[in-house]
Amino acid sequence: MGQYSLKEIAKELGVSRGTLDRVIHNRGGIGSETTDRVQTYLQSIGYKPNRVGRSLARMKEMLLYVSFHDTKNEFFKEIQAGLKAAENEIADFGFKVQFEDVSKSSASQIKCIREAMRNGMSGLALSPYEPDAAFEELVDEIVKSGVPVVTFNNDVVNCGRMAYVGINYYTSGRVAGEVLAKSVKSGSVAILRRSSSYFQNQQRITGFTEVIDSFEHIQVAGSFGGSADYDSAYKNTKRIIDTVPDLHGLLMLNNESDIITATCDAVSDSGLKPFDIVTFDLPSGCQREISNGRITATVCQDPFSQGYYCVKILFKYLLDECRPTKSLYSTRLDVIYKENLDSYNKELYRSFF
Amino acid sequence: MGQYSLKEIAKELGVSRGTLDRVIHNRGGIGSETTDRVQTYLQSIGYKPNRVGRSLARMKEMLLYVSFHDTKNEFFKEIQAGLKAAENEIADFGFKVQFEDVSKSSASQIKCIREAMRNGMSGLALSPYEPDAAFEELVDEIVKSGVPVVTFNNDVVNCGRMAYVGINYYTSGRVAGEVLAKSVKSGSVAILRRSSSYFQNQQRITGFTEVIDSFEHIQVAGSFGGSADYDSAYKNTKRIIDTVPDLHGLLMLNNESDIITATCDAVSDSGLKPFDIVTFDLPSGCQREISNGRITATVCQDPFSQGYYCVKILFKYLLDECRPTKSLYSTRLDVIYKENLDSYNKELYRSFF
DNA sequence: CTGAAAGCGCTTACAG
DNA sequence: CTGAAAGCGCTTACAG
Repeated sequence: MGQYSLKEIAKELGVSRGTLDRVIHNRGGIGSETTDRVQTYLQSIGYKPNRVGRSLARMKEMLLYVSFHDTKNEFFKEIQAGLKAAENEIADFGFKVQFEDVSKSSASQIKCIREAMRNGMSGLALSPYEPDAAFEELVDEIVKSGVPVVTFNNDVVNCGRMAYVGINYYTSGRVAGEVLAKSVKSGSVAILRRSSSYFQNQQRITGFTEVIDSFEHIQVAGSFGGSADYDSAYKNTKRIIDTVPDLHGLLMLNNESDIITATCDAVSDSGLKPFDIVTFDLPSGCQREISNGRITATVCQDPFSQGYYCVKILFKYLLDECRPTKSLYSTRLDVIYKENLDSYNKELYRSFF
Repeated sequence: MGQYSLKEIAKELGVSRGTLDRVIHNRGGIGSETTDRVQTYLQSIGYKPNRVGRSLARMKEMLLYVSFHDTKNEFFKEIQAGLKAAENEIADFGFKVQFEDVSKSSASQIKCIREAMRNGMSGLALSPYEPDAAFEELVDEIVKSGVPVVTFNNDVVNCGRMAYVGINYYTSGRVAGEVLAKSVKSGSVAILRRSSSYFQNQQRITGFTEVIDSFEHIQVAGSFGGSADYDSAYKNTKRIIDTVPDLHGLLMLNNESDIITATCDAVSDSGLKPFDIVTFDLPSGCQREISNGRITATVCQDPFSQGYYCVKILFKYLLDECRPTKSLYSTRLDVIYKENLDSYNKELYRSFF
């Protein structure tokens, strides 16, 4: 199968397979001379351990613990699909993926992670509620205990996490800017903020505004406070339309179903045409309005890959003892219109793998 | 690890593991009573074979043969990356992926495939030069001999191939139409055909035209013959610009580097503004002009997944004995602009997996 | 029609 | 510091 097996190598070198194993994994307790001889030989033949043999022999079950906040969010379903796909792939190697619905606060999330540590986890995939100092400390503590940590969707920067899988929010704002600038013939565009304002949203607004400013035919009329329910969102949008002259486009940072419907309704009712709305991500509300033609396009961040690759990175590290070559793994920024929407819904992994 | 092992089940049922193996794989030669008893029990406990054990025990190396024409094409590099990624994943299970650079004719491609058959292949991934009757017959013959066939990028419809992985070319034309319609404020757009006209291109043109026709602010001025080199492409484009009144957009079906440069040069030199060009796929010429801002966007067909998933489907069938649930697997139709170009170049699999 | 044994490539105790 | 044996979950001849 694979090139050389330990059995063959052991025979060739006149040592036991146990010795080879100890050298390969730096388990210590082997004379420096033997160690050298073995290492040199392994190098020279380019020995690659067979993962199948390795995982069959290793009796220990590996638990990867995934901590994400706000798991009822539709967005998480996609991440979960990625996690599941990865788990499927690695289950035969003795790996399990477990995630917990963590309520909305840094403190409760940290509590759950500590609990998981106590129960014994082999790796942690983390999307922090808020990437503050408390998380930095926690991650460093976990890493120090020998457990690898990968962040996804939302990074924790100043700590020993092995890698981050997710997008650059500033860039996603830029993409949205380009899409809207391409669609709006002339006039002004407005930004609808979220009610709560995360750092991520601020980055998106910055990127978006920079790009719009680089075009001459349109300008940003300003950014407007978010709304929490249908009625206030409808009124809010109406008011913006009445206030801002020559308005032909909208960037929506809030993509909750109600808010999207309200905003689209208000725009429709105003009779303003042409009018382009660009959103982020792809919850069902977005999909519906893209199909309707009331939303022009959405900028999606490939959540599937965020779930999939954070698990795969941990897996590769734990099974192959191989660290990722980069610490930042950017997922795709997909621009989804009416005509290519379907091609995203039909993505391969959902149906078979 | 996995729930139940054959060892445990054999003990429980009072039969040997060999018998279990024979029942599980329908190898025959087991009494109907025993067969029933075993099957019922396996069902009741939801037995799932462990792939790791299976592939370690199976001594036979599995060879997946990939047949693609025009493998020097840049597009193939991406497909190849997908093939390699899949091979990496399945190598430990005893699978090899081999592909051959087949020269440009149906006959020579078929000859190579027959050669591979004789040498013994476990599965075939095929992108036919031209999906004609000769390929239909060949595929049926191969399938009849017990070797599964998956088509990718270019389908062979009337035959026993297990699945097709690739895009619907008509839909990709529609996506290009939507993108161009969104970008061009008003006036007409033209189609630049390829010199040789494949069925795929015709489908793209149909989809594109349908979408453009559905918008009122623009119309298709016509489709113009392809050019083979820089000079003729430059002149050709110049001529179109001079001939077609109010031209503000171009759909390019030919994405060879020279042709792209020539066309963009001609448009730049004409001073026409605003002007939008939309292309297909993402060869380096396209990337460069998207970065330049001379090409607005390209519609890409996710070639990586085409390579990756056609191998994975064969693998899953051969190892898990599990047929795909669908026969058509559509890959994504990505719309790539300047701002999200980078996010496609940085895709995860290239750097680590 | 069915069983017992050997083996795939590794790791894990145990022994010395 | 090193070796020999057992075992992970399967499949493959071989034997009867």
